[in-house]
Amino acid sequence: MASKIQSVKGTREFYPEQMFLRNFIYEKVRAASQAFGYQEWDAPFIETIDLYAAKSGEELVKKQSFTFQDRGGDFVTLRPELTPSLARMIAAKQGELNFPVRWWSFGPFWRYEQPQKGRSREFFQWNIDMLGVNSPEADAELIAVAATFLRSVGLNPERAAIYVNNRRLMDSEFDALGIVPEKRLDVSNLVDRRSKMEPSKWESYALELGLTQVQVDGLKEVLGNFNLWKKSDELTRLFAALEALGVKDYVKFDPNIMRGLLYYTGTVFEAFETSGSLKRAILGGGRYDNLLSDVGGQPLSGVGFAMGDVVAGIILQENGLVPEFVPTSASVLVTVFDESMWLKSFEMAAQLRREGLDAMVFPEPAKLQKQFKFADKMKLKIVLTIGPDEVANDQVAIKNLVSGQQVVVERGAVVNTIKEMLNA
RNA sequence: GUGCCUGUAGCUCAACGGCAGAGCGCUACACUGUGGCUGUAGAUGUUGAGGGUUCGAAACCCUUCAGGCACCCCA
Repeated sequence: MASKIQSVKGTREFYPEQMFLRNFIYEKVRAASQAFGYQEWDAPFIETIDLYAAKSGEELVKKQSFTFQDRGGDFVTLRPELTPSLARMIAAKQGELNFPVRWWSFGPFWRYEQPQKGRSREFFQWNIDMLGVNSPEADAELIAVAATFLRSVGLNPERAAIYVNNRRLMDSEFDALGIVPEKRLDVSNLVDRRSKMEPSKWESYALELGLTQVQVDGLKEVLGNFNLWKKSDELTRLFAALEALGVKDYVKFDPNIMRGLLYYTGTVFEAFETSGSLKRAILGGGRYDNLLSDVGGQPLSGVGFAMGDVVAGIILQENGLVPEFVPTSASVLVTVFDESMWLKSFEMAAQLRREGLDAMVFPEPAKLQKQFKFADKMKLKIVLTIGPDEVANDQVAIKNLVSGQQVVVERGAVVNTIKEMLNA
């Protein structure tokens, strides 16, 4: 129902079940990052708008950022991306960092966009970068990190693929077609749109942009040539490294992968789910040069990628790859028989916790039926009952909700009995 | 920022301009010391919000909010 005060459009509310999914993604992200030795880091969530004005696209800064004046009159921006902050932080300690720097981060970002499937105004993003090495082998490592993540969540190569291209290769192909550098942005845009448009419409659009028919035909030939990578030394080395890293089954060359022109200068890549119910990339990245030129650092090359939690989460759910939701860490519920037994139950629960068992006590002496029902819905495995009969004999009734069996044991044997049931 | 579609019970959805309903879930009881399964009974509600047309609006019109699809963009 509509509440009086709604959440801000495009923001996310994480009920425990959604939080479980977010944490699942976070854990897999961390595992993949750490498997390659990357260090976790983070940057401020709010930055001055100037940080983005320098390097980010105009669209991003002017139209799609959450920017407002703080109480002192300065313009601040909720971070729409992490790379500018990375550049500043690297530049600030460029002389003392131990290169190559391998850093990863997972945190919130905001972009003022039209919310729709796979896209919200508030999202979490995994960023991972290697800085200070410029080689196809370093590019291969980042692609291997991405592949490791995909594999770890169960998206095997039949379900997901990483498509790779190279900016320098495409530039030389564009040169060969006589496409002048000033037209590159348009042509890059054109390539991005090809999969979304009817072939005939795409072609007339290309002609509208000022390409000649010969150039359009040449472009189509380039974009249809999946052996083009053999002309690129960088890609040849990249694929050799990917094979050695054991992830080549995930990777395909695709000359249609361009990505926005903002940072990328060499290898670029994007991962998609192959069934394609969502046409959005799961993750994307590539090699960039001159990362630090606008924040006062020495030239530095890097490679990295980013993955949003929204698309990744949808794809995991649609593929049935999210583990069953576990509502609580507790495996034991201690019921409260009646008011006179209340503190006995508290003492029992405290003892369980001292012995390393997560335990809940029902917060009031309700009917046992209600307490058991609560335990069942919360997927608790064990329910303890301490009633007058048990107290009289210094015993505790232990019911295993999975098997339905109940046993009554001496108080001193409770912890071991529970542990046996949980390990069975 | 643009275009199209949608909004009804907690959830999924019905209802020709004429009494707002079903399934699931929920509550109670069968079962006053025990969940699931079953049976019986019961309660669902500002039809997203605001205004208009009409004897009469969930339905038609306008505004607005939210969601979806596409454009734009994807840093």
